[in-house]
Amino acid sequence: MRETDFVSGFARGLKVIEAFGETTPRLAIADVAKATGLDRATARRCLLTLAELGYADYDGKFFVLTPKILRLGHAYLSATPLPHIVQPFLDKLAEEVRQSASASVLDGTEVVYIARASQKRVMSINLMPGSRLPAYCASMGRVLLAALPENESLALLKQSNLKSFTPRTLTDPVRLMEELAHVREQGFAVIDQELELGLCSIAVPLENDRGRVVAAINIGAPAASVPAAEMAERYLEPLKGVARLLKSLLR
Amino acid sequence: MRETDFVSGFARGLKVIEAFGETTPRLAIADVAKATGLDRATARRCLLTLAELGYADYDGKFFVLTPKILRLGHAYLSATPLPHIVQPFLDKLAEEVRQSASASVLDGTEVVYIARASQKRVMSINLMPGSRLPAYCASMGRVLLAALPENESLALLKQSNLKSFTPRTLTDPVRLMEELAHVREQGFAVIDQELELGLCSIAVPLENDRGRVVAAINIGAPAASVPAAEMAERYLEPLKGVARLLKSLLR
DNA sequence: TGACCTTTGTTCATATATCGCACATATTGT
DNA sequence: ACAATATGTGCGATATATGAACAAAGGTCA
Repeated sequence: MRETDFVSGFARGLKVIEAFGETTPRLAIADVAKATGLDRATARRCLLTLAELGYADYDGKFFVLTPKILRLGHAYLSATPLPHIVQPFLDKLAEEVRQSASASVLDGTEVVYIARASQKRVMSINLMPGSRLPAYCASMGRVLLAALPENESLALLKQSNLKSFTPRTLTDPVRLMEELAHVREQGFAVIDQELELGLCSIAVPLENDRGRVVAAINIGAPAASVPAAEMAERYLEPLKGVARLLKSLLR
Repeated sequence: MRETDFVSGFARGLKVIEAFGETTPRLAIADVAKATGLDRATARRCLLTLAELGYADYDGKFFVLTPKILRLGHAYLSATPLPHIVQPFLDKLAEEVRQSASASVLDGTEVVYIARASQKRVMSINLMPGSRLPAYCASMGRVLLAALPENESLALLKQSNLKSFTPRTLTDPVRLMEELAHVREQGFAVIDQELELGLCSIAVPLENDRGRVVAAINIGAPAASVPAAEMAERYLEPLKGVARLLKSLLR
């Protein structure tokens, strides 16, 4: 790609949108400039553009994103076949095992939920399509990382901010790589309260018709009702069953 | 705002993202140019920029959005307090009445789901945060339109593509305005299979602490198990109860 | 209170990058 | 093989980014 095939004004604008986050819903111009590394004048122009187009509100001091911004992400969720294909299978699965079932793909060091059938909320975190979790300590993340060539998964682990969410969280890259090898071997991953105390989950990869791993599905359950040791014997077959059914439907 | 406070490259790029939709997941350069009205060269530069940044994949012919694009919408969902505040109330409500409960806001002529607690799927459409429905024939849409000044709601109806989803769909603007007056009067809206045969729903507005309507919540139920006439007597009080509790929490 | 300092927002001139056109090339379908 | 359609590229005209200078708001302390 040539230098001139890149619209930096567009790239800067996208950076500005991403500056808004969980902890920073209301941003002044200077905040955005700091968060994005853009010049204050440039940040201001991007923000005013967002406001002009109705993607943000501006009260003269702070900018706030409007729901119109959801059109952008929705373009993916509605346009991509995967979420639509997977959803009914998750619904059936969730009802069958009476636990939440989800599907996700990898985006950098994070898993991104693309579909979900929630039975009953067991996590303090509220997950929905578009939600993100660090891959290294999520069951679907382990499965997706395990599907990558070793050098790539190692690179992603190194990029990750490996912190302990609970006393059980694995954070040593070496131990994590061993665990990924184990996951690859056995074809599924179990997480025992590494992300949140009281929550266990089990995930399997979803392969497309050519055998490439394109996503992962999981079942989450309260540790109190389903000890980690029982996750596999209860849920592995239902998960594998869905993966088998989906294999021919995905490309 | 001055002319120079607008970054048209950014605006063009956003248009390109929105060109991807339900029926058009894979777009070639010329498709995007046609859909957006942009010059081919410009569309190409925007698309290559998206690909370069990892928001899209390019196989040399077609562009497809990647899950990274969800970061943009997620910036809103995670940054805006409303979805987080409302979610637990929806969960409780859905469990209590054993039906799906949702919350939405208005974006132009559409309602946008910002939170949802699904009990069991009764609709053929799969709704999730970010999903959109035409306001004129959705219960939350009626409530949100009714909360606007008459000239604004009329303007939105005129902008809407008023089509019949089912034989029961109201499409006459005059009848719709009468219905909105009725909804405003009684403080809730009931939809009886106007969007999809077999689906009824009832919605109430969510006011903030200053009395401004900031969103709507609804309960959807299969017409077979809950006739439209019974929607109000069964679900109006639970919905009103949630609205009352939330009033002091919203601003 | 008021003088001073700091932070934030806005404006401007100019160097730089992007747009859109026209043309060249490649791909597709018949 | 040809027409039709789609994609790639060079260039002048136009739009945008930059960084410094200015203005305004907010905070601090005597």
